[in-house]
Amino acid sequence: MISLKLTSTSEYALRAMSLISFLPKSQSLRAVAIAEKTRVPLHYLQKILRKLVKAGLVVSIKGHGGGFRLSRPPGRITYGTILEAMGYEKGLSDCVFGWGRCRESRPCPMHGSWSQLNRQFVAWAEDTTLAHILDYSREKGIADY
Amino acid sequence: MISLKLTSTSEYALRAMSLISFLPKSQSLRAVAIAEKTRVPLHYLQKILRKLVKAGLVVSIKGHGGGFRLSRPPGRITYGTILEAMGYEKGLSDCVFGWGRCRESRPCPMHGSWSQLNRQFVAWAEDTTLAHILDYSREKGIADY
DNA sequence: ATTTCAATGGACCTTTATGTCCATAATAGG
DNA sequence: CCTATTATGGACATAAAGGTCCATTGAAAT
Repeated sequence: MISLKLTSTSEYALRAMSLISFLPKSQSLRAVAIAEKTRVPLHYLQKILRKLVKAGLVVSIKGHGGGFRLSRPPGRITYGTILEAMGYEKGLSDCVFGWGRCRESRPCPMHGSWSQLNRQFVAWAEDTTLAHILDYSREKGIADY
Repeated sequence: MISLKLTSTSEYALRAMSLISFLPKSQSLRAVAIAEKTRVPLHYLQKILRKLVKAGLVVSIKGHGGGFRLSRPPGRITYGTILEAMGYEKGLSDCVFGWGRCRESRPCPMHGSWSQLNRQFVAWAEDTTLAHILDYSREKGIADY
């Protein structure tokens, strides 16, 4: 059975951000704890967290009692922002055929089917936020990831 | 702007199959010609074509006047089949969190949003065939890729 | 039959993604 | 002011994806 697959890095980032979004206001979580809960390799997770910090999605606190927390309310962090922080936009062609100009006016043979799927992906990435996870979890009785 | 991205290999395969599907019945096209038209690196394309042959999606004819043609009508070749021939199902988890058991009954925090997107992808892969490309192209006045 | 053409298979290389490690820097708490 | 603690940065290692090359095989045309 075929299924959509993101890069490991992106998946890891989504997992980590999900977990962090469950934290009570102004509480932080250490990288080690995040790695354990999300089952992401610790040392690699550290790299990912650094990217998230650089992208301004999470804030890091050093020293005793430190860790990571969201930089802004979960409702203002979209999946797309997280993917972008992982460098997801690399292949910026929105045309499978690699045509520089692939528009409604001069479409490639796959334009119709592809752009339809792509629109759904973009909508998912831009409209869904971490708040969605919290709402969904509350609804389903999932307390803390 | 974020956009959905397949692996290069998969994109190349889709391009090649599209082009081949434009061929008149029982006519074939050489790898070199396919490479030129699709702008896929020749030697890499050859590898991809071999996979497509092995998967039974195209038929190869050796020697003078040889090349590649579809093994069955375009309406019976889905995008999903092509992706699978490229080994796309590798990461067979349909759960971003990597949960072995991620079902409606015991969902991960992202299950709601993710499975919705995934369903759209699966529908695209399984319901769209190469015939769609031909119909679309005829409609748009694209004659031959 | 011979020649020429085109796919095949596999070896090999390069780049990117993934993953590991550790020495350093910063900070909170005692 | 120490000290334990935690993030940071970069070096390094391994795996996977992407890409190249060519000697071999099979078939078609003359």
